[in-house]
Order: sequence, then C-alpha cells, then structure tokens
Amino acid sequence: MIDRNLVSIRPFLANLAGLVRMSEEELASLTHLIKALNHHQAHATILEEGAPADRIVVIMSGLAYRFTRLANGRRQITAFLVPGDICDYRFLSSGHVGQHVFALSQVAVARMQAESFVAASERFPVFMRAMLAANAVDEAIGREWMISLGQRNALQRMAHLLCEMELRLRRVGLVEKGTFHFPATQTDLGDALGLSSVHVNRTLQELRRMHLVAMSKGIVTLNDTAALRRLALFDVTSLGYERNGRAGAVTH
Amino acid sequence: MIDRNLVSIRPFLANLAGLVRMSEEELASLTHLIKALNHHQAHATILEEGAPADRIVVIMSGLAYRFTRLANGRRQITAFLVPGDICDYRFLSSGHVGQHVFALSQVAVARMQAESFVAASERFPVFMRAMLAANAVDEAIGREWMISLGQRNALQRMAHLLCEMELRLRRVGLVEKGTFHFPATQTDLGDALGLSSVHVNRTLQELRRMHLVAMSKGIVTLNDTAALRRLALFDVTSLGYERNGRAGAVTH
DNA sequence: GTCGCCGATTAACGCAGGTTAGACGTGCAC
DNA sequence: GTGCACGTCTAACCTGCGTTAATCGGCGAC
Repeated sequence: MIDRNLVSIRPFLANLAGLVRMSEEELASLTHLIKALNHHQAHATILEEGAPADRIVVIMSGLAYRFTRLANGRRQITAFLVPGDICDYRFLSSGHVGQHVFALSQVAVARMQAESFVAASERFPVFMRAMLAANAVDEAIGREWMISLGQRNALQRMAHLLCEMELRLRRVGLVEKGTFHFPATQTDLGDALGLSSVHVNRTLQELRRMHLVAMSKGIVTLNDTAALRRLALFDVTSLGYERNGRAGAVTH
Repeated sequence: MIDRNLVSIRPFLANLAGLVRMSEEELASLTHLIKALNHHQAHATILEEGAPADRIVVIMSGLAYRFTRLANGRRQITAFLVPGDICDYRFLSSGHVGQHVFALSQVAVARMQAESFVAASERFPVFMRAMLAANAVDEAIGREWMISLGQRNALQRMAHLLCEMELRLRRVGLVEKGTFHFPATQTDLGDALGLSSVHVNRTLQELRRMHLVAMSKGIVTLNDTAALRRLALFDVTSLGYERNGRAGAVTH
C-alpha cells in the first residue's frame, strides 16, 4: 500500500470527475486502483513508444509532453500533459504505448493496472465513460493543434498554445492571476508549433511588445486573455470540456 | 429490414475484423446492427458538427472528409474517410458530433444506433474492442497528419498523404496496380496539407516530373511506391494497423 | 573561482510557399 | 448552340519563416 498523501491525487480526480459526474463511492474506488506513485526527474523519459501498455499512467504533478521523432531527426511534440492527464491511451486498444512521453519538469505519476481498471469499470461503468471522455478531450486538443499547424501563422499558433495551457492548467488549479509555470524551452515550443527556435523567439517578443504575454524562466503571465484569445482565434468550446455533466450516448 | 445486398458491407467488416479477430457469429451479429443505408450525393454534408451523436455512421462506399472551419474562414480538412471508416467517434463519449463530415464522391453510409451497439458489445465485448482499435487507428493517422504539418515540407506532405491513401484504400480492396480513385480537388488537398492550391499544383507537377505520381480527373497512380515512401518519410507501422491479431490490454 | 554547457537573443541572408490575377478547358443548364 | 461555374494551370511578385552563425548570460560541476 502506498501513502496517498505523498502527492495529491486531486488533479486526477478533478480531471475525470470534471468530465463525468461521480459519486463519493466511485471516487474512492477509483483512488484505490492506484497501485504506485513514481517520481521522474525533469528531462527523464516517462514512457517509451512501443513499450507494453498494460498500465495506465497518470500525471499527478509537474508537466510532460508526448513527441515523435522523424527519420530525418526532426521532432514533433504532439501534446503537453498537465496534472490529471493520462500519458497514453493505447491501453484501450493495442496494448503498446503510442508515443514517447518526456518529463518537462519534475513529475509525479500514478500507475494503475489496465486490467484492474477494466474490471472495476464493469462494476462502475462510469469509469470507462470518464476514460473515453478524457480520451475525446485529448483528441479534441490534438485536432486543434492540427488546425493550428495547418491554418494559423506563428503569432496565432503561439497565442493559441498559451491560451490552451492557461485553460487546462486553470482547470486543475495551477493558474494564479494569469500566471502559471510552463518550463518549455524555445526549442520545445518550436518543435510543438512547427517553428524554428529563432522564430519562436521573434514571436514571443512580439507578444511581449503587444503587452499580451510575459514569459521568463518558465513562468508565463497572460496580461489580457481576451485579447490573446481573439488574436489566436481561440474557441473555448473546441477543447471538448464544454459538455460536462451530459452523460453522452454510452450510458449502459 | 433493409436489403443488405444493395451495398456491400465487406469494407466495414474488413476494417473492424482486420483490427480484432471475430467469429462468424460475431460478424453476423455486427451486420444485423445496421439499421439504415443512405446515399449521399458528392458534395453533400453527411454529418454536421454539434449534431446529436446517437448513431454510428459508417462509410460503405465512396470517399468523404472531416473538416473544421476557423473564425477567419480558413478550413482545415482533418481526415479523409474511406469505405469501412467511422465518420465520428464522439458517440463513445460526448454525445455530440465533433466535426463536419462531407462527401467527396457519391457515398453510401450505414447507420446503427449507438445504444444498440453498446448493448450488443456487452454480449460480444470484441465489438467495443474493435471500435476502440478503429478509434486508435484514426488517432494514429491524425497524429501523422500533425507531424506532416509540423515537420514535412510540401513535397513530403503530398507524398505522405498519397502513401497513406494508397495503403488505406488497398486495405479495403480499392487499389489496382497502384491506381485508385481520389477525387479531391487541388483546393481540397491544400486545405488538408496546409498549402495554397497554387502550391499544391506546383507540388503535384514536381511529383509528376519525378515520375512518382500521375493524377488526373480524380484518378491517382503511384508509379514507384517505394521511392514515394522514402521521399515522404513514410513509416508503414505509424498508422497503427501493424498490431493486428494482438488482443491488447482490454480483454475482459 | 572558472570551465563548459545550455538557452535566449540578435543579425544577415535566402528561399519555400503565399497571394493575386489571369488564361484556359470542360461540363452542365438552358 | 451560349453562358456560366468550377477546376487546372501559369506568371509575377512578395513575405513569413528557416538557416547559419555569433554573442551573451546563467548555472552546475569541479
């Protein structure tokens, strides 16, 4: 048995319970599925692509990202992960981790056996519904990245990413007056946004000059969220959080 | 009761059964979940974003695409759909269709009640596993698009898309000696690849000049798939089809 | 301390791809 | 037939962003 107080499990529960309503009993049962809590140093690999996906790995604190490397050495970051997020959803299907997951800061992760989760969701079908809803949010964010990469220019892309991170981090209580911790380097940002690090630098400076964003040493402050969202063509509903409380079609 | 012979359901079964092994009984039961077959004209809307997702809509013949429109009018095509593909996976979670789905050619679709499907998958859990596996393939293809948009140049993007379509269409028997039907306009291709239609034209001409691709009136021929794949940095395993037969972690 | 590395920043230059604007062909409505 | 809509293709011009390379500052190892 692990000490559940070492790391708050609040973000995890807030994330899933924010998508699907759960009873106290269900929340407690979910908590007890957690079988291990691990810590990873910043810049450590959390999951390796292709590894067996028999465990569900959840970020409890810190930030991480998923990425894929191309044959020519270029790297695409495909998602940033915040507390409450599930590192990889392939346990639902193929049994093999889909992408590398890498710690951006020091990270605590919880692990549960995929099998136990599936077994528990026979008793509490709401577990699987919550998992599928979380997966759908993940997909919606990914689709928004695709739209950014295809249709937004550098300034809009950067603005959009910052709006996304602000919203997601605020949802788990990690934003205070527009300020949050986000220790991605300019190279990381470039690999996420499909830009060179030089152009990331230019872009950040322009956002700074416009008094929309301040960013230094991994601390980001958004001074005018409304204006930033307008610039980014950011649509709050597009990340798929908006339909909380509705049960969806899969209700048993 | 509908006439199941009007349109072959083979692509649908081939798609799901290609991901997860199914018995004759299971295939038959799945077939009988289909409650309606509809036809859509080319350039008709098949699904509208935000509509209730209480039915599972499957492409039986023809081609379609998903897209999202930005506030500034720009459009991003986020996926092409081939026979056997499911138009939208949101019935698994939110109960609302995630994106517009549009017919590229004349299209036949089958519809099943999401509720019936869920009920049937209690008796045949393999149904839900197949659905989650199909969803995972969909996600893997989407991630590959993200990588294209972020890290590949115009020539590589176009080549990659053509390799992807060839592979997916061949899987459902729609490629003959490197030739397949793909009636996307150059504007469509631009909206999928994040390029202007003018540059799509330049790019196609270069592929033609390199004797890799012939494309006219919606008929595509790939003359040297191996070379095209090399150019595109195409990785066959990245689309997520490779792990057929393995049951995955969710096995009950 | 100082060495070395990493990340931020700046400058100079170049090019891939965007934009605008036509011309041309084809197929369809009438 | 004619006119129109739509898709392909071309040309001229331009710019957003990449590339290369160098400087600077901070910070951890020793």
